[in-house]
Amino acid sequence: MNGVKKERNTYQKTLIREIVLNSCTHPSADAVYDKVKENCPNVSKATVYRVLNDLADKGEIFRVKVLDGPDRFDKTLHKHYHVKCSVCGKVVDTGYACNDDLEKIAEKDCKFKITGHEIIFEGICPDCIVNNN
Amino acid sequence: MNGVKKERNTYQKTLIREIVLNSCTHPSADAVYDKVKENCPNVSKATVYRVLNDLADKGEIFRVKVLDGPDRFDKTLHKHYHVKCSVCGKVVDTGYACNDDLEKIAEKDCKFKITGHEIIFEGICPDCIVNNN
DNA sequence: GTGGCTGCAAAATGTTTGCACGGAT
DNA sequence: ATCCGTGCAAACATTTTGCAGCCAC
Repeated sequence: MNGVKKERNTYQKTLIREIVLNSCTHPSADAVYDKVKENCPNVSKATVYRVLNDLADKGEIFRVKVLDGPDRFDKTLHKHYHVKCSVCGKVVDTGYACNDDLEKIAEKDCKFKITGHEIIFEGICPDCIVNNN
Repeated sequence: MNGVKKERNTYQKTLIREIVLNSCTHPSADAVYDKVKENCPNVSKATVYRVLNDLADKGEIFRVKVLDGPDRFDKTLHKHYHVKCSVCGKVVDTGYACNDDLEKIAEKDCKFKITGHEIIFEGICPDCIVNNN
């Protein structure tokens, strides 16, 4: 009647939330899907995408966009930047806290009203350096 | 015999190169495709992608990856950053010259060997501000 | 004439959507 | 009994690839 949908707590939704919140990595939707299947073999990938999108929209989890490959999902709440390993594709946090001054610098000579920014670093992770890949 | 392929100059290749090099915008492969069709109605999108990739690999043009939507292609040679309009999707250069110090900062607390970075700004372009979109 | 380049279609990749049914409330 | 969320398949968007024929050299 009032147009507000009442959300339901399903097993799938609970599983997906827990998997992301207990993850130290930044899993892709596909990686989450594989984990959900361990406890709920009939899940559909569509459900994983739908739930991840809902959680990200509500701000419970954070969507990390990388330039190549699928989006990742992250439990970390504060804004920070990521490095992607160009060998194995792993995505990891950097020690660089978000710097909003960059937006002021970028606005010079550019008539946009800048509302946000993202930095994606590329590199080689410790494992891949050791393995000489 | 020597394994080096001799490149051929086709009409399609010439058109595609000229379109990107004469473009002030940062056209997507699809936008280039539409322009090529004006002079060569039978082109295949596959050809456009193949030629754009070849040109980017050879360094004649530059591939601009944005977080949402298709890659753009750019004639500018020196490294710089881009803003994407969140309303109309337009991609434009910022007045921010490339800052490689960011990579040193990011390496703190992160054991990656950092080899590159990209910044993508998001904002609203002058046209969309005026149109109050 | 050779073989690199093309056009076409199909595949690959990542994600969204339409729909009927089943389950949480 | 509602009606939201699910599973399935199909659609979608972007890009790549296999292949037979064509055309620049």
